[in-house]
Amino acid sequence: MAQQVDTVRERILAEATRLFGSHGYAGTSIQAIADAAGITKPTLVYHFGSKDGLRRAVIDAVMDHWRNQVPKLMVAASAGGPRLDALLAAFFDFFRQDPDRARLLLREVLDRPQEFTDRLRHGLQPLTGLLTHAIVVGQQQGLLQPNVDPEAFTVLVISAALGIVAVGQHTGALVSPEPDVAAQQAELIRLARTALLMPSPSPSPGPSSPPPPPMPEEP
Amino acid sequence: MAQQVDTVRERILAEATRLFGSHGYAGTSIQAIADAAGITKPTLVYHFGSKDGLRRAVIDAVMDHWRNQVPKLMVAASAGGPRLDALLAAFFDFFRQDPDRARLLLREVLDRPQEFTDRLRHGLQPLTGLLTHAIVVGQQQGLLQPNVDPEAFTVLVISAALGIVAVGQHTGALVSPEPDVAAQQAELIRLARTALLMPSPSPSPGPSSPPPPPMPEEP
DNA sequence: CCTACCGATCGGTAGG
DNA sequence: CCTACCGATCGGTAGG
Repeated sequence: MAQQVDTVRERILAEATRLFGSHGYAGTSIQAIADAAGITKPTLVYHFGSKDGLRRAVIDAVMDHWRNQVPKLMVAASAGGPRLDALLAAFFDFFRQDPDRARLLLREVLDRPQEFTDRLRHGLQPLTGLLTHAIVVGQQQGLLQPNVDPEAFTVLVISAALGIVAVGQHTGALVSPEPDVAAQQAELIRLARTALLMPSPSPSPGPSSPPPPPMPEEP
Repeated sequence: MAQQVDTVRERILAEATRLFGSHGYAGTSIQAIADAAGITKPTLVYHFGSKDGLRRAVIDAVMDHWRNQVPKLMVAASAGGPRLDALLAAFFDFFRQDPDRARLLLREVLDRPQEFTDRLRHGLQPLTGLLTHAIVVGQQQGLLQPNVDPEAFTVLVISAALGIVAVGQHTGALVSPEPDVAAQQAELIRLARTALLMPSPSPSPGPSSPPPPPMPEEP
């Protein structure tokens, strides 16, 4: 196996992810990235060809990271029957590990919507398609509410989750001097549950942890 | 009354809003704004002191616009009993008139979170405080679900609405080749309704338009 | 509200 | 992977 870290290339990518995420592409000079990575500017250009080449490499790395991790994550969260709560919570915990990646993606949508559409659609369609299909199946089985719009629901929940991770701490300041990102996360999960699952027919919920109905398995 | 439009200052503000919204602050030169407004660069600087002065003036204008319009909007949407649906739909229609303002605000949160926290909190607290308070009252009256987190719910729905307006067309591309922003809007309203209001006790919904329960009036 | 101009920084190259 | 350097553009000023 290749060694884990700290090649020059990887250091550049790490610093670029952090700086592009917090200050944006146009707001970050390659000089600043080179300084942060402890190299000179021409060295950076040597490795990535141009500033735009570095940007594309950063996005590729983020996409690869997600494409590698998300399936593992879904399997882990689905152990013992896939639960909507566990799946969403696992997603959150995963993204919250580095909000820089979330901010980076949000910025790309704002800065280059056309490229985002063309590029990330192919990369994420398999994932989102799986989710929307699972909703359709669940509806056919009578487990999920029939008036859910599968595609709109999927993009809404993913976007909201990404937004919470990227800027939830700051948007939370709109309602509280001490914003609670975890509360936003919990509330989104509650919203998603309540608006997706059929109303539980049990008139009296259990005292400790009411068992959430399972998500349908994909065929 | 002052005349409606087309002073040089207003043209600069309009073009800056559009360009900052689509390319970001760092990604927009004052030269580009001056060109779009049909003036020279020193003229722009004469009017706003500096690029940062222009940025602050643009944000002030957006905030003023919202502060002026939102109360009218709430009154209009509340005519004949405030309904959650009507209120949310009115908000959407309002913001969708110019997504540039939504993108601008989203970018400010990303670029200058500290300033956003310090500055916009005071400007929007009255509005959000009103909403959270209305939720608390509704819960006490038994009209709203007791497990709603009023603050988290408010910031979540506002953020999601803003996100849909700003980039919904592009994030929608993740699930569909022809993104439907209206469907995302409708789904968010459904999510908010379903997760906020008490489950309707009527076992058979009316055929045409089931009357939505009213939002509680503020005291 | 404009012409003319400035120092600083930008992304990138030559050459080793 | 670095030193030395380039033309272009940046935000901003002088002066009228």
